[in-house]
Amino acid sequence: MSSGLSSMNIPAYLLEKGIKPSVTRVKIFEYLAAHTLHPTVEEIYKELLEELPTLSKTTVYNTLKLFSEVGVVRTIMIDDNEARFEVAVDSHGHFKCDRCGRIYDLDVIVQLEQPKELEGCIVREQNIYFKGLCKDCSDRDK
Amino acid sequence: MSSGLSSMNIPAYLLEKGIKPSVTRVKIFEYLAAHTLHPTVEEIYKELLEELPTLSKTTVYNTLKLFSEVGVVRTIMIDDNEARFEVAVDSHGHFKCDRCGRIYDLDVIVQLEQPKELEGCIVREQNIYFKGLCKDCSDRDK
DNA sequence: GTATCTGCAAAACATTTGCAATTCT
DNA sequence: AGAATTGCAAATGTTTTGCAGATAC
Repeated sequence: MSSGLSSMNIPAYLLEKGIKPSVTRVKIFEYLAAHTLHPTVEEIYKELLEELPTLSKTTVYNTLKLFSEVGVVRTIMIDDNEARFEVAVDSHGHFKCDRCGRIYDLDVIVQLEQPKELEGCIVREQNIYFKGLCKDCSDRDK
Repeated sequence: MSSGLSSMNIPAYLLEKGIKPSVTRVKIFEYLAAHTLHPTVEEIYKELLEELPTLSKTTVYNTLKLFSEVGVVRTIMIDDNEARFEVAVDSHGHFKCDRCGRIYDLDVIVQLEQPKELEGCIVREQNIYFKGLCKDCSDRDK
C-alpha cells in the first residue's frame, strides 16, 4: 500500500526541529510548503480532508500550534481575527490587500537594525507588513 | 452639574476627523490618549465602567470601529486574537513581549521605502513590529 | 503495553448583528 | 418629532480544552 508514513518523503526540516513525523503532520507541512499564500486553518482543513478523510480541525490546530512552538511555521495575524500560516523561512515582509484579503509575500529580506530602545530585550522575530490595495483591486477601480 | 458633554474638553482631533462628539466617545478617546500601552476592548470597557456605569461592550466596539474607520485610532493585532488599540499618530514600530504580552511603542518613526514589488499597488499603511522577551521578563530568567 | 497522536463534543472567547430603548437637538 | 447613539441579548466564528479512542513503537 502507499498511504502509510513509510512511503512518504519526510521533510528533513521537520526532523531537524525535533518534530516526530506522522502522516498528518507531514501532509500539513507539505500543504504549507506548497501553498504560500498564507492559508487559514479552515483552508488547510478543507483541502486535506480529501486526502485524510478522518482529519479533524482540532488536529490541524494542534499541529500548527506544535509547529509554531518549535519554529517550523510562523503565525500571521493582520487585522482580521483569523490566523494565517506560513513555513518559517527567512524574514520577509507581507502585503495585505484590504479589499480582497490576499496576503502576498515580499521577496525583500528584512533585516532591520535593532532599535536602541530594545537594548536589554531579547528580540526573536521581526515583522514588516504593508496594507492597501493590490494591483488587481486597484485596477478594478479605474 | 458636571457630567454632561458641555462641561467636557472636546478633543479637536475628533472634530477634525468628522466625529460627532458624545460623552462616551470623548471618554474612550481620552482613555486611549492616556493609556498608550495598547489596551484591549476588555480593558477599556472595565475601566470606563466606573465613570460610565451604563456603558456596554457593544458601544466600545462600535466606537472603536468608528474611530478606526475615520483614522482616529489604529488597530493592532499581533498574534493573539484580541485586538489592541492606539491613537493613530505617526507610524512607529512595536515590540511585543511573548511572555508578559505587553506591547511597547518604539519611538523610531518608520518610513520604509516602498518595495519595487508593490508597484501598481496602493500602499496605505506600513507596520513594523518585533517580538521576543522584554527587559523585565528576560531579567527574570537570570 | 505504554506513550503519543488524533478526534469528537463542548466550552471559552472575541466580535458582530438586530432591534429596542434612550438621548440629543 | 426625528435622527443618531447606546445597550441588551442572541448569533457567529475562531480557537481551546477535556477526554475517549486509535495508532505507533
